[in-house]
Amino acid sequence: MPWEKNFDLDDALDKAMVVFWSKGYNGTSMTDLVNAMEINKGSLYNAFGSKDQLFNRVLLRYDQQVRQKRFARLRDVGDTRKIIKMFFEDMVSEAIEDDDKKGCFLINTALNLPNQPLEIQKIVTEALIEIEEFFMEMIEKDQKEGRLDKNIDAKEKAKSILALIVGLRVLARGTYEPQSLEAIKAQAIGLLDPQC
Amino acid sequence: MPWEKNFDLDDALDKAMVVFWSKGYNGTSMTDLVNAMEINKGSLYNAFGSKDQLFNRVLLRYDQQVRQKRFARLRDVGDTRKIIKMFFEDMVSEAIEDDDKKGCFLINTALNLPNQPLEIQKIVTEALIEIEEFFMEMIEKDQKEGRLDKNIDAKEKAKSILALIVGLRVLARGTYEPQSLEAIKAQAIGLLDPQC
DNA sequence: GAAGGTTTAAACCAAGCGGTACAAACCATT
DNA sequence: AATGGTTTGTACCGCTTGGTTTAAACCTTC
Repeated sequence: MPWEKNFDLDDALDKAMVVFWSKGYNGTSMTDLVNAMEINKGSLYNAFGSKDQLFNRVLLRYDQQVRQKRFARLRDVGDTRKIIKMFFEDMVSEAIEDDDKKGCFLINTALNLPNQPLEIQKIVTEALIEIEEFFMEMIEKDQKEGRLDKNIDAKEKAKSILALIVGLRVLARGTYEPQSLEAIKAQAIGLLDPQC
Repeated sequence: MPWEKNFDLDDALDKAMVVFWSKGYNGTSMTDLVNAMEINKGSLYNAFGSKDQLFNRVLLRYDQQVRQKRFARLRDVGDTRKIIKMFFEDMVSEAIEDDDKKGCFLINTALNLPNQPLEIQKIVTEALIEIEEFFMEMIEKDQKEGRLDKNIDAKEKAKSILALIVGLRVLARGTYEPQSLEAIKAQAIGLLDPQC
């Protein structure tokens, strides 16, 4: 009967995630991965197949473990303004705390989308659509329950919020002045105010 | 006496620009460049030194030829709302027309900023700061001349506009639905409306 | 404790990378 | 036409890339 692996698959994936996340696909070599994952090449290929497959799996894992869980948590908050406030505050503090300035793995990948294989394109595109739909649903719910003006175009506002999220995450990878990120946050929060 | 080169330097730089612009630094090989520039390796290294130096020079060229010229043109328009409208309309039509979905070379590079040499970081950072300052100045001028409410925080609005620009450019590299880009454009134009 | 199958570690591979060397081709001057 | 310095094209370099092979180490079952 087979012998069990003596390293933890999920743990290895998490370590690989950090590398791909901060360096991108092209910027990451198999040597980088082997070092970070603390397993050797043989095991890596045996367990994950290839660099592409590993990237794919790791991106999917980020989508599920980080993004989907985060939005599930936010959904429970209810009020859209509060959600926006919490989400943007999280992003700002993440940006300030992370010395590697990794930003968001999905958005980092989104910038290179035209050069990525179709499967990757699909993961990223669907994630972005889900973010947009999430905000649209939240706004519509608030409108139905009287917390928000019904004249607001929910879809358009959701798209704008997504654009601000992307903008913040990209700018945060550069010379992040907290002050700039705060300005974007303020703009996002004010987005739902009347006549806006 | 020396013999003159029989290829045009600027022309070669423009051809190199397209490659770096759409594939990024890591995604571009010297072979890609040699093919695109239609000169051979010897001439390339003789004329430009190295891959890094070429990238540097090409990015600087983009900054001067594309970005600075564009904003000089916009400055003449005067009214900030009109400027925003024109600029975002330009970006949207560029995004729709460009089959390569190259986006903006500076913003593409901005996403990888932490992994770039200092010199590159400087070019990108200064460009972003100049964009922000441009909008801030335009808003302040409009306020001074009575076209815009003086309660508006010019700096904060300028930062928000930059974030929307970045967001649009990144999202436009993905599955660009013109409708989404239009929503972002509308948001940017409405940014200066009262109580916003 | 021998068998059977799996995982590990390390050596190894072809191909492509960025970059260089050098002789031939070239043009302006003499 | 011969000279001198430059540019060009090509062959070549060492190194790293992503990926494979192989044999020893390993655990489980009988």
